Amino acid sequence: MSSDSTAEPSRPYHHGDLHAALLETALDLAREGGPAAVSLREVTRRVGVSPAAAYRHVRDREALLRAAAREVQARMVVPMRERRARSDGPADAAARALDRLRGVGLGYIDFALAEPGWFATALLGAGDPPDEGPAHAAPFLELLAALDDCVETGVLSPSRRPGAEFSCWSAVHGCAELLVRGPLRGADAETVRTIAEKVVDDIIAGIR
Amino acid sequence: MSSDSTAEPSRPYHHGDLHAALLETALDLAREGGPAAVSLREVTRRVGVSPAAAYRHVRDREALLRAAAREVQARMVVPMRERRARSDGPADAAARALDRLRGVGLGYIDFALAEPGWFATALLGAGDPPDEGPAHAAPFLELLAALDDCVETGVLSPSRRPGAEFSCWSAVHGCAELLVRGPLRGADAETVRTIAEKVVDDIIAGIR
DNA sequence: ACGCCATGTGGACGGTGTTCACATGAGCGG
DNA sequence: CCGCTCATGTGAACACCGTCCACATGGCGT
Repeated sequence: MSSDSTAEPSRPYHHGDLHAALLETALDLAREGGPAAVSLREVTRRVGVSPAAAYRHVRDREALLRAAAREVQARMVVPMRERRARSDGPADAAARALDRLRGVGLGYIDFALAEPGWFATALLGAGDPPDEGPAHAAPFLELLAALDDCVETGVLSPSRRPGAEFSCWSAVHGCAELLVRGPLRGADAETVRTIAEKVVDDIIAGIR
Repeated sequence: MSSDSTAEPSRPYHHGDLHAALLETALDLAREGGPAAVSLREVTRRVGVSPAAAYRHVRDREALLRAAAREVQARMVVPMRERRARSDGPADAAARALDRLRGVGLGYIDFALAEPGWFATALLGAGDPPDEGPAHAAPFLELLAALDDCVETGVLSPSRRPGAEFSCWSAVHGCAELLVRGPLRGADAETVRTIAEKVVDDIIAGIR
């Protein structure tokens, strides 16, 4: 009788940490179905709590979505770093910096392809309120670091550094959207790979 | 007074062309408020007809949105062509081709900035069903033509032509999203202009 | 032990998309 | 000119959504 949804025998009358549970469930829903699939009612239903309970921990559906977006952004950099760790780097520092920049771009696109629902959610991260600074989403920081690395190793001239992050982010993000929701959605894997690599290589060539 | 579109005292018992009226109203709503603001009930309310009436002319809300998206795409190229017509082009053919390519990119971004609601709607254009070919949205065609022009005038090597459209579209579309919904939303006009021009110039440099 | 107050509940309101049986009238065949 | 037909529009209904309210509950500090 007392068996509840989360399989805990002693039902937490006051559910230990509802905020975390809501966020996690929102992430589950967003993963398959994107932000549109995240309804406060469905989230609370899955957690096993009344819809109104959510409002003790979250201002609105929008706020929950923004929190999920920030979490997705954080998770987005994980594969990027794994890729960098895996990369066999015996080459010189310059080549490594370039490869790192390439890896950030391809990692971004790969994430979008592997997790389209999450990717669509990630953009809602920056809230209109003075949430946080300008743009310190995790993937963006990764890009900044890779670009700075390029400058340090002489791959990128310091005079061409300013604004390069916007060009790179634009190309890579635009490519991801093109492949995930745009006219190229559903293309075969090989085509996708070819295009992704070309876009990344083209923009890197362009900013140098 | 008598012949009109919407405000005729003699109420059209069967409303001459509901489909067109729905589409136009959907465009109005999308213009301010984006796709989320397009509700079938509000559309029908504004047209002065019952909600169910819409279903005689449109499969779903989704279908109406897709129709609106296609219309927006068509309207998007108008400013692009005006810009090209305005451009004083005494320079040689090569410089003109390059300027045309630049104009397509900047026109795309300008449209996104001038009509963010419509821009957000435009992406829903390609339906999952084999709606139409791969990607013949009007702005994309404009880009293809500009690129071909570059090849013809020798600005772009034919060997570098394949796939260039994807790189360009990615950079420009990504930039538009960056400026409209992304972390740079709300930046001052000068910054916006600087970034837009840099992104366009960088990607053009990259594909050459 | 008691009471405060954060937390969770049930119900309500107004909004949405969508479908149904039904009404209406425009245009056509006779 | 009449009457039938069928596309078009209606009203009500269903299921869902976000959100707020007055109220219940019980964990925890005093």
